[in-house]
Amino acid sequence: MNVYNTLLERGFIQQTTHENEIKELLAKEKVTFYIGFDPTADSLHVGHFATIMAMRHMQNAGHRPIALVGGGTGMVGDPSGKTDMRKMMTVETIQNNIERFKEQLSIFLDFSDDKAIIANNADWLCQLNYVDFLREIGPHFSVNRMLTFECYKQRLEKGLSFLEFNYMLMQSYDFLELYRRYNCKMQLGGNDQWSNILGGVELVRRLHGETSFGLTLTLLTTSEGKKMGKTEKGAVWLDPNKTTPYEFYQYWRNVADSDVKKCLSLLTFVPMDEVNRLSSLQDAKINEAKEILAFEVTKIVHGEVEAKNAQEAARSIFAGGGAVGSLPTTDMSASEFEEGLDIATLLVEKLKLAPTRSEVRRLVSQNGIKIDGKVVNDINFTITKELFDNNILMVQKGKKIYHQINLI
RNA sequence: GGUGGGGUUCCCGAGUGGCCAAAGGGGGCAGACUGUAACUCUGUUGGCUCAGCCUUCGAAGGUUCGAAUCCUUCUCCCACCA
Repeated sequence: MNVYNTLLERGFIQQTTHENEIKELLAKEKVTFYIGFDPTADSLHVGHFATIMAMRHMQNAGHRPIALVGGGTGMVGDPSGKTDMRKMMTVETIQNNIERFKEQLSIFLDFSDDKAIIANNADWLCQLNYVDFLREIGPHFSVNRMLTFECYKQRLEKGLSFLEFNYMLMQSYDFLELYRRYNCKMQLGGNDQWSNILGGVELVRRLHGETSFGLTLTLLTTSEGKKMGKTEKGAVWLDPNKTTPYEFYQYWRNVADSDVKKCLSLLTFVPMDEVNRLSSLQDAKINEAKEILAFEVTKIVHGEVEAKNAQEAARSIFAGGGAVGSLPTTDMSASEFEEGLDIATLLVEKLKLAPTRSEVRRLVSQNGIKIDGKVVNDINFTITKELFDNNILMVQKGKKIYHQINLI
């Protein structure tokens, strides 16, 4: 099957510059395409993951992805769809983030034998000469038109700096550069990137008289239109040190019923027949689908072993059994409990399940803390060695957050 | 550069001398309900040695018995004009 149809069937495709031509192109030749990732944090998150899956599908079909990290564009910051001006990042932060991105991308794409390319737009953007750049690129962009773009709407009300206004030209220049260097003919990106992508397509056409192509991907949003992958701790990260495989698994295990189909389609390789079957399950049965979703996504991101561990841990806890598998765990020495450790100190200092002692106070007064399944309703509650069963103690905050203490 | 308007607790936003740790909403957290869902409802949401005390309303000073609220200086932002 043409990879275009695969992407279409799974719901990846949002907008295209030339639908039929793209389909034909993908059927007849090996296409080099790119997606950009700006180093805004020290890890990729699940929003990036959806676009990485699109790259995977393309690569599996024999096309060649370029993962472009935005060492240059990250210095400016993309204003598209943003309400407020972003804080500028230091050069060191950007550099560090780029390294993390590169590591993570190499997990998901096959970079052997030139099957994929990793590039950094700092390599060309950072040494551009201002006047030369203006003379080559500037004439091809109409300020009048740019101001009408949807992606700047909010910003025109709140304010848009000249720094950020240049972002579109930089991203367009990227496409031009990749076209020149690697004969890159296509750019993919999140749907919020539509105008930036069009800018590049237009630029290549004007300067080389060649048609290049753009395609935007569905953003990972909930059925209510909110961005997915946000939790109390911020984003759901792909870095296991920032979001543990267990937390990652649980995130998907808990998606809303209405989001199951979208997630299975975009984030796993489960065949569409099966996706349709699973997502049509009703009532409590849809939990089966969520379990598969959680397992499959975790498997791709963290590997099969971690996925299994997370699944077992989740099952044993929510089925009411004891704890096995890989729950968040802290090792503590017996001596720390010699004189008894009060609940607030334990939660705040040792387990970091609560930010302050006042928070613990609130949790306790609202029956939010359990030790080995028993509600703690005294703020002066003290944990001693005697409470441990087989040197294990299970601390629970709320209904879903479990933390195991191992006595060593 | 000129003129005008602003900076309030995670966010938005009320508050113009004591009743203000500061309305209301959003978001978060906890509880009830449930399917580890959604919806809904309830409670809670600065810190602490918690019937009390301490630190917050851009920053620093000042007036006052008492200041987020008044005065002075500084600083940052926004709009219109250039």
